[in-house]
Amino acid sequence: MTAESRADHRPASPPLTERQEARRRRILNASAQLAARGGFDAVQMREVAEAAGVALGTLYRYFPSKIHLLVATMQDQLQHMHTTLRKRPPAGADPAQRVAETLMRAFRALQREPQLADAMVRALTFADRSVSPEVDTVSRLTTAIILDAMGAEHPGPEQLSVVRVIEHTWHSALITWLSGRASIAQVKIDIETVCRLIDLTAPGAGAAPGGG
Amino acid sequence: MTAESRADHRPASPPLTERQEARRRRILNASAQLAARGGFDAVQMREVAEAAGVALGTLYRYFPSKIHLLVATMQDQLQHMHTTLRKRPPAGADPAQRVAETLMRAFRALQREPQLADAMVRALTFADRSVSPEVDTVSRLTTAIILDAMGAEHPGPEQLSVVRVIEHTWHSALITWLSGRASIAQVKIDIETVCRLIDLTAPGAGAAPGGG
DNA sequence: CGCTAATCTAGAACAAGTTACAGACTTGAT
DNA sequence: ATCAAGTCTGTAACTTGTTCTAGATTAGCG
Repeated sequence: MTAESRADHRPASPPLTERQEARRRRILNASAQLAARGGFDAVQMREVAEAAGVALGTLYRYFPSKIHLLVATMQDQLQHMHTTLRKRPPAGADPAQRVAETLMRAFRALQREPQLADAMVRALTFADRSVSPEVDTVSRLTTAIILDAMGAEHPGPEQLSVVRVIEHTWHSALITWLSGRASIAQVKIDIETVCRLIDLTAPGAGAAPGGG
Repeated sequence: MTAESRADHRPASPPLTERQEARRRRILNASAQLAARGGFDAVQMREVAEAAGVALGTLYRYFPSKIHLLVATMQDQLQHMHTTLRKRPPAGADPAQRVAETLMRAFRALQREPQLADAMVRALTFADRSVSPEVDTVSRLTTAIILDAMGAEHPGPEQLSVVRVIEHTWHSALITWLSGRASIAQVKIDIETVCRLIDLTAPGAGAAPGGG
């Protein structure tokens, strides 16, 4: 049983030197900046490399594909958002309200950089098995954000299912909005609709909060 | 009910000649076949063209991009599935059960050709604005299938929201399964979970007919 | 049949993701 | 300081989606 480390984005292989960490940061920043300008298509590996001041081969050493790069960018942004959200938690009375409020807040943040959101979400849903670990990390981050908003410290299996469904709705609604097939109002309705599921699994209804 | 009278994918410009219709069919078949073999990556435009016995330029005249082609392929398959489902409607007592059963049936159909499913779903979620009309057609088809299963002929806005959320869950759950991040059991749970929303919005008066 | 416009074919060319490689630079150990 | 191993750079090549072009074929029409 290998003692898996806790917050594990990197496979823990070599502890990056300072200059390497800096390179990584430059690459992620360049990626986010290009994405914010022109979306998925504008994130061209040659341009990212140039903007970050590294050689193309180096870029590929750090991120083995464009998808990996953009998913890592999303990880980065999500972490940022999670921190921000924790500073000002949602104020709603019941969990469903708080989750809906949180997601809509996140949604408005994405609205400010729709092209960046487009690039990240497209990469996320286009990712194949080779990116599973990274996508999974993003998923766990999202789950953490939702559970935070619910105030569920020890979620039961039912609650986890509900959270998964909320995540599904969140991602898919985002996609339909990004591709211009749904309005913001509609996304809001969908989010609020799915959040009603939370009330169905209020503690006591099916999952006893004891133990664990 | 004529199958083609209602299906408005093409901008209706020129009514295709017989040979053109045949070409289109050959292309779609080639696409589905290649996709079934090796998924999204195996659908290479040159290969599709060759397998369909048309020139590359012709392929692009019929389908302006690989994404368009695969979304059209999905349309095709969905239509087929819709027909099949109508022949043997789900038998559940209440709408939620019937929808869950229908979706799981569709899911098992996709399971039989996971690579094809991968190609189609990846294309669908990767599609950008230029493919909106086609993606919308697929979305309407899915909606029709779900409404059929619900038995809702005149759905209210609430019901439509619920159906949208179910669709979101369906697509996103499919993706997580296809990329190996969720098991079939988990997908089933998610589908059943989201279908509980249906009971919350029983059509105006009361619960499902035949109550029990 | 012969004409014209549209369509189709074959193939080259271009764009961007990805890979490969030779040589310069860092890093760490001695 | 020196050496070995690993990393980074610059650049070319390869792959596959997409576009373009010139000539052959087809469809509709007199």
